[in-house]
Amino acid sequence: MCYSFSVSSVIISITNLQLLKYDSRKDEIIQTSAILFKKKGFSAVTMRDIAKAMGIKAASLYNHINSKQEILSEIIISLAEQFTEQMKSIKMSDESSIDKLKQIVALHVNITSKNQFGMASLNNDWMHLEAQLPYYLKLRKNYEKGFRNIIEKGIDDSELITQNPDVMVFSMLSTLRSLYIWLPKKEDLDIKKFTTELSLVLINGINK
Amino acid sequence: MCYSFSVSSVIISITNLQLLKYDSRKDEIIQTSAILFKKKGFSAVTMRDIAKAMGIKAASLYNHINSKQEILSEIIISLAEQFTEQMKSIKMSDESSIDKLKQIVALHVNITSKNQFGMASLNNDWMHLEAQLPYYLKLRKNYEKGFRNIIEKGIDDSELITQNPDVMVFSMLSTLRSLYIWLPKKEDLDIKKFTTELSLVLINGINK
DNA sequence: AACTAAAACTAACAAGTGTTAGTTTGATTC
DNA sequence: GAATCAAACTAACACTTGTTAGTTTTAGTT
Repeated sequence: MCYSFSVSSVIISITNLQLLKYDSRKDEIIQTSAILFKKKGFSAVTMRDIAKAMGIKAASLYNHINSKQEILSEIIISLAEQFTEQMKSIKMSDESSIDKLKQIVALHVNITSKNQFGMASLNNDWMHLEAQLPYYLKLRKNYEKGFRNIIEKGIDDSELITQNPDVMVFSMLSTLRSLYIWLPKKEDLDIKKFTTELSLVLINGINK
Repeated sequence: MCYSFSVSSVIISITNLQLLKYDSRKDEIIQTSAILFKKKGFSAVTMRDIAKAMGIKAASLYNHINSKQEILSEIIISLAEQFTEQMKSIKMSDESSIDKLKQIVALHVNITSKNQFGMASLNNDWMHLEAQLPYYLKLRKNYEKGFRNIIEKGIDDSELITQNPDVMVFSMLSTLRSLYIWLPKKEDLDIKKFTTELSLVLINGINK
């Protein structure tokens, strides 16, 4: 009696562990795919690669997803929507432009530290989205516009130097977009400390 | 007599025009491929795509190149070697650390403005190099080390702020590596002016 | 013990992949 | 005008691609 109960509870706990790591089998496919997409890019990864990484056959994937495209869309669009949503609340906050920029830095560090693989797809494989491509481009354009508006207001308010805002957006945003390459290289990274250091370098430069 | 001469000279001048744009048919394949690689990535571009863009059949490409891999290698390695070579002469120069950093900015702007397509492959498709991959990684590691040394010397000499050099290298280098995305968007760009503006933002920041 | 539903499987498809072999073309040279 | 040679061509190869159809296994519920 006691023995049978014990075995049953082990099985339940394994199931729970899996559910701690993945919401569903579909989610597991998406996260596994993201790891492979980062390593080789979307086009170079085959459905058989993804299946092998999960210990199943390629055809079995289609019990959970409808196409390879769909995997990519799920990865990219959910991230893009997170950025859009949080940019909205940063825009609406009544802080200084510099503090808003610091919040944007924190936003990128946070999302990237939690989604290092997905961020690679967002940066490198968005052009393979097909049906969802126009929607993605809309979100991206809006995000960049929000960024640009904050910089322009900072210039108007004499918080920032009078310089070409395009160059400033470009410089900051390309650093933030590259975080997915650098964050994983630093083990035991103190996220809070890193965010502060990066904000300092991006806003005040490196000149003494 | 005069007519026949005229026709002949037209043919010669067309040939010369082609030789002005491309060193050889092989070079034309490489440059055409780079354009396609930038748009879709190495893996998503087929030999038939490349051939179609040149108005020939895929099999004809093999009169000039040995493999798809070779095209990628030619694009990436020649650029990586340009960076390596010029980094060497910047390192050896006896300027201040800040002036060396300005020279690095100019180096990236110059090479990228002349090779916007190839730079996309250098950034995104290096992992598909195979045989040449170890050599490429060696060049890249060396380049980053050179960059880091300049920053560290700048900190030691109190030219630069006392901050984590990793963060400073990361921030500058990821902006410079993203130039291939931004430079083509700006038509009629004054390269010299842009280099100055970018150096200012990267070194002195955007804070007033 | 029988039933159910999720999720694995095998087998196969049509289309596309890089590449090779052998042939034809078309301009230049002797 | 014949010979030459680079560079195009056609046809095909062996293999890989994403995906579908139909079947079996597995685990939980009645």
